[in-house]
This record gives sequence, C-alpha cells and structure tokens, in this order.
Amino acid sequence: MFAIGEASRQSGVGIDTIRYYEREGIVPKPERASNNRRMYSAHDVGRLRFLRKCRDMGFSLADAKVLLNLSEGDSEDCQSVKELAELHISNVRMKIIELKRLEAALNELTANCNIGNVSCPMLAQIRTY
Amino acid sequence: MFAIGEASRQSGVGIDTIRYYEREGIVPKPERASNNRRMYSAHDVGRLRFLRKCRDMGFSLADAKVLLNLSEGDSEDCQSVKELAELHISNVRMKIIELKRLEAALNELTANCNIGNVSCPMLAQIRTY
DNA sequence: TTAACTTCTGTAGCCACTACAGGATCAAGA
DNA sequence: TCTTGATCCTGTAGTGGCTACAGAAGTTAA
Repeated sequence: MFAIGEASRQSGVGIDTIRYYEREGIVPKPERASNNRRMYSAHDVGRLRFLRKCRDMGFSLADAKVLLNLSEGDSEDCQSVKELAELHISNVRMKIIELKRLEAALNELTANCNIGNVSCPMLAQIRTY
Repeated sequence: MFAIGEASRQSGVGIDTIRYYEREGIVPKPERASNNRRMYSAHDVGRLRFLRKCRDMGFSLADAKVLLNLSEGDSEDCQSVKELAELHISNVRMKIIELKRLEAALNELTANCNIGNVSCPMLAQIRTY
C-alpha cells in the first residue's frame, strides 16, 4: 500500500488531481490509514495509470471514466469502446483540419508583415476582413 | 448608435460576451442611453468585430486585447504584431503535430478492435502500456 | 391592453485541473 | 529530545473564455 505521493509518482497523476478524481467520483475512495492518510493498493494505482493514459490520448475525463468502468466490468463491451474511440478520432481529425486552415490563414496574414512599418498590414487586414 | 443586440448581430460577438469583454476591460465602457441601456457607435462595433476575428484566428483574449490596442495606438508597432503572430503560428503548428501523433496512436489502438470480443484489445492495450 | 421582445444586474456553471492557506503528522539527523 | 523538512490533510479559490440562467424593468407592435 502506498501513500498518495507514491501513488502519484507511480501513476503519473498529480496529487491534487488524484484527490480531484476522488471528489468527482472518477475513482473510488481509497482506504485510510489510522492517521487518516489515503492508502492506495497496486490496483488503485493501476486505475490512476489507466486514467492518465486515457487523458494523454485526449479523451475527456467523462470518457476516461466510461472506459475505466468498461475495463473493470465483467464483460468488456468492445462495441462501446470502439464507438467512443472512433468518435474521438474523428474529433481529433476535425481539429487537425481546423488548425491547418488556421495556420494557412495566419501565414497569409503575416506574409506582408515587414518590420518598421508605421501602419501594420496585418492589423489593417484584420480590420477590413 | 446601436443597442447591444444590434451590436452583437453586426459584430458576431454574443451579447453576454460583449458584456463580459466590458467587465474584463477588453473594450471601454460604452455610452448609456437615458434608460441605462448600452449604446454602441460604429467604432465600438468595429472593435468587437476586430476582437472576434482575432479570436477566430485562435489568439487568446489577452493577445487579442494587445492587438486591438496596437491597432488603436498612434503608431502601430508592426514588430510586436509580427512577434505575437509568429509565436501564435508556431503554437498552432505544434498543436497540429501533437494531434497528428495522437491520431496515429488512436488508430493503432483501435486497429485490433473487433466487435463482439469479450475481452477488448484496446482496453488491454491501455492497461498494459 | 396584451404579448413578445429586449435589456439590465448579478451570479453560477462549464472543463480539468492547479494552487494556495493553515494545520497535522511523520521520518531522519544532531 | 529537539529540530528540520517532507508529506499529508481539508477547504477554498483561481484559470480561460465564455454561457446560461433568474428576476426585474423597459420597449415595441398588434
């Protein structure tokens, strides 16, 4: 059993974030030692690591919770997992497209930018769009 | 002079957002009519439109404010504008790279996803990373 | 006159943390 | 034993950039 600091180190989830997950009901309340300190089992730490991986993948915390529950359930509903993941992938793809469009627009905007101008062509551009 | 609803329609900035910008000091407090309603000049509306364009470009509100001030200043400091814009562009590029990496990881993760499995390979993957 | 619309102020919620304050407890060294 | 520093506790507030109310007041059109 580990104290919260060790659980944080092993899972890569910040101490405050662990307590936040507990408050929000993302993870079950851990056991407490006699001095009221939280004590985490290896399984608890695994849960935290799972959540961190989901978050690193860009899943929302709500989705991460769903995936965690699916992962801990009796039968892993692969269909639900797939749907969740594919929706997420398509969101990521849309964001990439948006950002590329944005990058192009910004490139165009700064193309005429020359140092030393009194009147900035970029600002003029934004004003007159 | 326009009421806030008309200013919102003309600028594309939501009514609540206009009031929020006022509270935050992003735009100066507008005149008030005798009935205490905000009245916006064409210039005020132009400011809002400018801000909306900056936000559409993905600039933070703080940056948008800086750009607006540069735009309204006596001499437009093109150098500052350029720096701000290029920093922003590089941030956008970094985000694109990150998202592409994410997309690849998600693709790999769901590659083995077949409907009907009792044990989900994607969840197994997240657990054992 | 009635109804629908608009505006006002103030406050709270969203997401996912993050950062305190102020106190208690613990472990290790002098 | 004392001290120092690390760790932990609870509770609260802040971040960004809105967005969504509630409840009241005023305006406009039929």
